[in-house]
Amino acid sequence: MTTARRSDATRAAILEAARERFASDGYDRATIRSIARDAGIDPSMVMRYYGNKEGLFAAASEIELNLPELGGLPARHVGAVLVTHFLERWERDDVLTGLLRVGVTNEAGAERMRAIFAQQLGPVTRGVCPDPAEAPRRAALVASQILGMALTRYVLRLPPVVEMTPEEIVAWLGPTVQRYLTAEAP
Amino acid sequence: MTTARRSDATRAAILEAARERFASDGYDRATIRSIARDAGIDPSMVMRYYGNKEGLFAAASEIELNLPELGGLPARHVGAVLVTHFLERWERDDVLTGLLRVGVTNEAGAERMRAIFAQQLGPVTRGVCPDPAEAPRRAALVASQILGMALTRYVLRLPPVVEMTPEEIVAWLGPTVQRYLTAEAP
DNA sequence: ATGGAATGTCAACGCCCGTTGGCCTACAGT
DNA sequence: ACTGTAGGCCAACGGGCGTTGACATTCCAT
Repeated sequence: MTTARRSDATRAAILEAARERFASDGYDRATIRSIARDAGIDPSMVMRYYGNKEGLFAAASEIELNLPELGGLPARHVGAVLVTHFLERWERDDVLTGLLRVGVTNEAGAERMRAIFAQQLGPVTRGVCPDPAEAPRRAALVASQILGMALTRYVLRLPPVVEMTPEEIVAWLGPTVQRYLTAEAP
Repeated sequence: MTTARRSDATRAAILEAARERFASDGYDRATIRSIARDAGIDPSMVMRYYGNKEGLFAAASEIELNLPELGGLPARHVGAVLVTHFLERWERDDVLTGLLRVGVTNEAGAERMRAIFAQQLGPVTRGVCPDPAEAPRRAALVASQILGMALTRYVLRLPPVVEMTPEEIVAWLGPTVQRYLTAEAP
């Protein structure tokens, strides 16, 4: 294991400031200078520890969705469970919002987003959909609805979406996700 | 009426170049200089005709969704019709993709997006959903799925979504939109 | 034909960016 | 106690940006 470094606190401060700035400003407007200011250090420290701006973003956008195992629960609940989980994940911190913002304007961000959904959402769907060969497609359909909700609620802030309670969102979106996962292919 | 100006061709060239750049690069990376280069004129002409970068974006993002009237057709087809229409609209040109890109990183873009969906999608839903008072919420749910599809297909380019044919997308998303519009509130 | 407005070019401005390299400072291993 | 090294700051660089104002050209109404 790697031993603790004296600079660990600084590294963490940079990473936290970076996540917030990327989330609220997007890749271009989140400047290294502003991130350094938030972290209370010099911009050159960012370069020293993360190489360059792309490296910083790569480090700041490492994400674990921590999706639940869907295998053990009644098949007709997986939609609601999945929507609930994503909603909580999105409300807890703004890393995912940041990733969404950056994924839209930056190819590295888009690639990161593709990887996360392929590696973390894909496997979970494999166990619950009728034909495993169709798992990627069904996961992508789920992603389209989940990300659309995140986009309209946390980024574009369409008023009717913002005003809905989490319970209402689960009630509306749960059956949709459910159908994308388990229904016969149309 | 305003008479034709000698500079109309230049104005149009600027607008077309701006739409393409905003669509492919987003607001920040779409520079006035690159737009002027594409249009074959000097950057200062952009300032003369559109005031500043924000004015140029406002002019470049005027959009007519041209949504069909849903009142006249069988209630159980409105979902498929709506999805088909949006899909065609999105494939025809990249103005909507551009608006989506800009709406994510730029507050003016987000406001434009909110206005378009409120003014153009809202009224259409009013005629087909059970309780007119719920029309905005149902329109927003529809927007969440439609925009999520656009996001994953045209911006993030999730491979399984890109590979789907328009017919397959309509078959999967049509019932979802249908339910958001016409089903009983859960 | 001519004066003036419309159209367009050119060079420059001030600003902020990512990034670099040099220089102090303070700690840790010996 | 001494020294090497990691941590940190500072000043500067080259470059691209949005924007501006002075100047040249073209066209049209008179």
